[in-house]
Amino acid sequence: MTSLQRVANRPTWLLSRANARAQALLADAFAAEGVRGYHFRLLAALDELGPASQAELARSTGVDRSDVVATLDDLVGWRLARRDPDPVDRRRNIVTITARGTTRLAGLDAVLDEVQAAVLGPLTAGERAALVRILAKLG
Amino acid sequence: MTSLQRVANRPTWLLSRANARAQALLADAFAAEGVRGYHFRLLAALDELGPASQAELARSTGVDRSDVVATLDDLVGWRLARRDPDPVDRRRNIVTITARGTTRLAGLDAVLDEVQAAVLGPLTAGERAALVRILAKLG
DNA sequence: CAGATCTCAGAATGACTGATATTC
DNA sequence: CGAATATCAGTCATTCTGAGATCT
Repeated sequence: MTSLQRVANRPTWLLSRANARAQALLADAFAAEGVRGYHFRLLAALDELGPASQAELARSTGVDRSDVVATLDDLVGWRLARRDPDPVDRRRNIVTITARGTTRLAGLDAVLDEVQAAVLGPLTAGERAALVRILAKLG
Repeated sequence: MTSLQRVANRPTWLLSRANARAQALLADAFAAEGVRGYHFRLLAALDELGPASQAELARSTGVDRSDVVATLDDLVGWRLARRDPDPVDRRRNIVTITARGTTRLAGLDAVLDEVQAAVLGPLTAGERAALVRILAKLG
């Protein structure tokens, strides 16, 4: 992106460049699978949390309530999730991952791991551990 | 954004979260100054490279040629840069940072340093150095 | 009534594409 | 002629806002 001293030497720039590369690789890998990040995040949330309302999904994934709707439209259309009215609270939909969805998630998980390995390729095991530890400290 | 195991434990996610925080702080700090990242990047490039054509600016900053035009419209309007036709190649504009532009750049530079310090606050000096070294290796 | 939920329509942003006129 | 430059118009994906209808 930039080779300017003033910009390129700063930690925040290095961070943004490394992140941009990783995200680009990830987006491409997901696109090759026909999905985007939101699809993965919602599937992962459904797998971890079990059946959940859309509002819960929005809160736990950070995906906007509005985008949860559209993303779920896709997932349901692909039979990776189901959307059923909650019998006890009729404001809610209960969203459930399907068996197909679980399988798909496992595949996407593997894709993510490959990207991860590719991104971290240049680092030693010690550097990877240090990076994770330091980044976690920033969060 | 997310507290899910499957997502939150991955290095690329930590990277993207750390980056998102840093970028948000930076965008806010720049916004408080009435500018955006593009303005800073072009000013920094003009300061480092000296007078340059818009195409050169696009290449050296990674800002799209199309966005260079609009960003320069701002900078010129604010009298932070000048745009003069190149007498020897009439396709080009020669863009030059003004004295005001240099002063402004110094101010924005300080803002960036503050954000940097805030972002890296939780880290020891050794961790900062390690982070920079490791991120540079990823680039 | 206040508050939560789902949905839709649209806006803001950053990054990019295509086309055009001009000049080398 | 092919190539580079500056400009404009418009697209695209991501994220977010506002408002509505429904329900607790």
